Amino acid sequence: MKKVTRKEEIIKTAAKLFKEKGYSAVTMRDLASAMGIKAASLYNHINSKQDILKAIIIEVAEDFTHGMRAIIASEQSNISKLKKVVELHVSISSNNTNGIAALNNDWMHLEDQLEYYLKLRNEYEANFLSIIEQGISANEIKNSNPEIIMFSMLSTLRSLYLWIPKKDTLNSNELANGLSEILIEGINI
Amino acid sequence: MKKVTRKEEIIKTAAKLFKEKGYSAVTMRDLASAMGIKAASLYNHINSKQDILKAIIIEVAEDFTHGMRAIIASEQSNISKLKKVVELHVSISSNNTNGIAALNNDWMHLEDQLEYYLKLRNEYEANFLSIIEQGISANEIKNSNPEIIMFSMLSTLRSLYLWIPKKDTLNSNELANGLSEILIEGINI
DNA sequence: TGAACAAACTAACACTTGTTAGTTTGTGTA
DNA sequence: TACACAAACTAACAAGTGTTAGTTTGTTCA
Repeated sequence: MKKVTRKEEIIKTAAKLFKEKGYSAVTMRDLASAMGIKAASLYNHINSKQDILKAIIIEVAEDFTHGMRAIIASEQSNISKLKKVVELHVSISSNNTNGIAALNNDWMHLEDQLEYYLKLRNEYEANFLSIIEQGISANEIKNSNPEIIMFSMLSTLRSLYLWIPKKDTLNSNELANGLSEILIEGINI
Repeated sequence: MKKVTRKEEIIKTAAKLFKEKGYSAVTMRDLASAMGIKAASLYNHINSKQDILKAIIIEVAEDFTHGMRAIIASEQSNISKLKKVVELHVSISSNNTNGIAALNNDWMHLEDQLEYYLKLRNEYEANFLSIIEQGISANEIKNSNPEIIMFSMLSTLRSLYLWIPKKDTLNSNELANGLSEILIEGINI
């Protein structure tokens, strides 16, 4: 019985516009127009344009952080953990493609919260890398450069937001399984 | 004995700024300041801000198009062609990380040239996909969803511009080989 | 020496930007 | 009926935007 507030509607609309044109190219008048109101009226609900960006990005960043912490804390093989990471990205990306677009493309326009965002991102990447390194030590993963492995997987996962909206025929499970297979087992016969 | 013109210096500087903050967030006064001159002076060399973006993006897009056409026209296995595509991305990305950032993130701000850019991009992706599909038909590539395969590879390759500047210790050959191995053979033992 | 030219400058323009202040409108509740 | 409140409005602001016009400066070379 969640009531969607006007503020949440504005933030959601903003995320959509930010995905299309980027934060800097979207004006408060653009946003107001998409809401069917005047720009000044937005300020009855939000404090500033900055605050909208902050709300969008920090929420997604914290989702990733909490998901990753749970995976790190769990007891399972490192390959299984990587599959869970794929599922985490597919899940968050499916529910919030617009928010992830802002996180990927407009994080540098965070002002007050930039430092906090970078802290979360660094922690996330360090955890990701540690799973790969432990997988190599445990002979679960091929002894390639772990940073190339992480870069390759993370690039794919971070781009899901671009691709999911075009392929709504595929459900999340199929996508997560297909991706895991390709990322882990490769494509050759 | 190539003479670097003032116009080329401006475009190169602009590409660097666009990578850091995005096209819309960079003002002509920012650009002028980075060049050590006044904003109005820029217009002795360039026609408009738009023209700078166009010059940056179209050059890179045509590089990719020509490289892909050569690969498509060549006689070799489809797996070899995919390795050539990886090399193409590593090569272009190494030489022009800033230009690729603009292509990836600011293509939607192309105005006159937007249609042309999209035509090149669609052709590129269609060619990429056809290599994968032919590889599957020829039993060189595992029979997974070809679009997931392309998405996964292309996401990684398009993100190289973010990663190459951080890893200048790795040379291009090592990077291309490492990437090809991971993308094609996967990471499991 | 003087013409040609590249490349900078100052000053200004019309417009757009995010934001504030104060006011009006409609709806549900005491 | 009267009040509170959410949510819209009009009007305006100071600062910043891309760009133009006209001018100055210094170097090259016939």
